[in-house]
Amino acid sequence: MDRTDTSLIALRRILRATELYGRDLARDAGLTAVQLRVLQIVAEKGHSTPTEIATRMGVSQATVSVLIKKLEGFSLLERHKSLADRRQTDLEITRTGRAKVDVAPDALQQRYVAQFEALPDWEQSMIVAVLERVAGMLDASDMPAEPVLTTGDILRHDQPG
Amino acid sequence: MDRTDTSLIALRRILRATELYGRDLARDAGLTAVQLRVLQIVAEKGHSTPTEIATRMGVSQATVSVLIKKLEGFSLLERHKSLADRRQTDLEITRTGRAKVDVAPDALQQRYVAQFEALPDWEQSMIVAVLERVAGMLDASDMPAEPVLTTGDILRHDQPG
DNA sequence: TTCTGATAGTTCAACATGCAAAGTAATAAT
DNA sequence: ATTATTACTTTGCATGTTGAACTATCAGAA
Repeated sequence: MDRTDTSLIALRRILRATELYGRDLARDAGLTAVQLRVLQIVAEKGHSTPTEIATRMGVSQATVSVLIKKLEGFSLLERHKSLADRRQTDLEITRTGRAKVDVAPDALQQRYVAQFEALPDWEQSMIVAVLERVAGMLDASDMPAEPVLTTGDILRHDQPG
Repeated sequence: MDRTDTSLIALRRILRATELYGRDLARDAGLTAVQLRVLQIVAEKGHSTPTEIATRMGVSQATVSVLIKKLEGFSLLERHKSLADRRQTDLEITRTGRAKVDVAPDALQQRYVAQFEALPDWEQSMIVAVLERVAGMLDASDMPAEPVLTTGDILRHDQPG
């Protein structure tokens, strides 16, 4: 097997592991992966808008609208009319929503961070260089990098809400 | 920004670019991303089974069964009883199905392969080593501490002797 | 002011995805 | 022969996704 195949397989393992593990984490929180992702985006800054979420997730506004409705029904988010521009809906995460996000941290964070930080210095540097190289190869369009969630305590409460 | 954040951002760029671009490619072929993925798996060897597809994709057999039915309806796949074990269904890709896969190649393939193969030998080796390392960090549930990479691994990878 | 066009968001119909549970059929084990 | 296991399908139900149609708001032009 040549190196091209080997690297493709490794990439697919990364994609698959992240997807499957993300599903598990969401289920632990009593949410679906997509719902949790919406909540995480709002949680980053504590507030957001449907348009921002749609852009970040790569889905339509219509889709986001439905998801938000659901999360609002769970009392994890609140909708308010924006004062600056009354067309906009300002989304705010609730205390309950914040708790969910803390309980079900980002899949990559949970699996990756601890291991990465345990690596020797030179290896961390190498990984960063390669990942950025590969990311550049894949996302031709220069998109703004997503901000990183701040890592809180990683706790596991296997309790649906 | 520290290296942990940098590497997480790069990883997310990889995940996002692959997902969004995969959706676009599938739509160009008149299929959904999931349907195309099934077709690609069958196309690899020209045939497959529902169980293999379910395992590879990380979904249940029931889900695969529905997808296959759909693809069969489009005349992209054919179902045959396996002769060796009549419980098994042997899936064969049709000429039409093969054409679809050729037109809408794998998202990673299309964006990644040409660029990867243009890289110098040492950089290809480095990428392979890092991607496998990261994949191992993400997809191993038991995590039996694979030996840490050494420069020797990189240099010796894919070399004679 | 009023008109026009653009923007932000929602709703609805229709279809896709995903799974558990129940069922069929064939094989393996005893 | 009987039982258990394996491979797969079907069905019912919840969720995800979008385009199209709609409301509301804003921004600019006449």
